[in-house]
Amino acid sequence: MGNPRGIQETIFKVVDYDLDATLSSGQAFGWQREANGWTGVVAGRAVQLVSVAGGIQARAGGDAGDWSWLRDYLQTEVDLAAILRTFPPDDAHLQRAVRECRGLRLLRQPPWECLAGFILSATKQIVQIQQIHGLLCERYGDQRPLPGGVGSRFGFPEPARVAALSEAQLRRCKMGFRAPYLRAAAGQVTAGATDLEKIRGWDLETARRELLRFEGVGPKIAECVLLFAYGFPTAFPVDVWVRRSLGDHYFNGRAVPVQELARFVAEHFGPHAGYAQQYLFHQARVTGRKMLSARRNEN
DNA sequence: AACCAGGGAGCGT
DNA sequence: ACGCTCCATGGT
Repeated sequence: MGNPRGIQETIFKVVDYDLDATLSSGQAFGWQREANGWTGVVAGRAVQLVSVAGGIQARAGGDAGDWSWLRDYLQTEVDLAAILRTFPPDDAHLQRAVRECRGLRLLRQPPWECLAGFILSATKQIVQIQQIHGLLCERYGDQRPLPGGVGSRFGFPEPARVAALSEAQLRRCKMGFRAPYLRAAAGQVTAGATDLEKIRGWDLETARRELLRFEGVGPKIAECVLLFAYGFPTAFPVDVWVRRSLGDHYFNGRAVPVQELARFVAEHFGPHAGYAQQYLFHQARVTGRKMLSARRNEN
């Protein structure tokens, strides 16, 4: 039921949802911070999101239907308090991260865009991943009108579109050595060699093995897709920040082998370890940056 | 100006 | 099963 101007608007009622933290926390790379809120493309529709009292105001260009596509993406129905209650209560470090990152959430992203985004993420800073993601969208994605006729945004190109690009075209999007990986993944999906939708119903181990078949996808990137796209609650990506955070606070600063780390994570963080991971990651990144700038100010 | 970034493949031991 | 090196590119 579109109104005459074709603008659709709704408010998702939700408490403890920090939109800024969530959309900038390195789980999704396609969101742009605006003067008032955020814009991006979800499920083929350009969207504006604004934090308002009691929830999130959303506007979409085109027909928004029943908004389930965006509700699912934002995971506004998730009972965050119930998840936080499953965290180990005596873990001072994690509890501090929860306090300092109040309202940080996990999104539920479309598998292809998530997989592609994290193939591009290898040894890249988040701002750079966003830049590469943006170039891909601008050059090869579909243009979608923003609500109210105030411009447009570009969605992430479908697998078939990416598969049809040359390695040189991809490299021009500044992804460097990741270009052949992304191209091969797009081809693998387009050819039907891997069905990203089917994985949704699989158990964690089987899903993980399937994702590891992609070239350029190792343990870390697989965990990201398992957590951010498929919502496996115990998926636990360990990147440099999380590794530092875990080593510093649970192993006395010792360098810990991956296997040992995995065992600790599985027994310590509980049924929503993935959420715990996101709090540790975000907290480490924020305080880590603070420490760097403090060090700079000494000179 | 060196060092690092939400890593992984390919090699050697 | 580990330990290295290389892989582009840009930020700090």
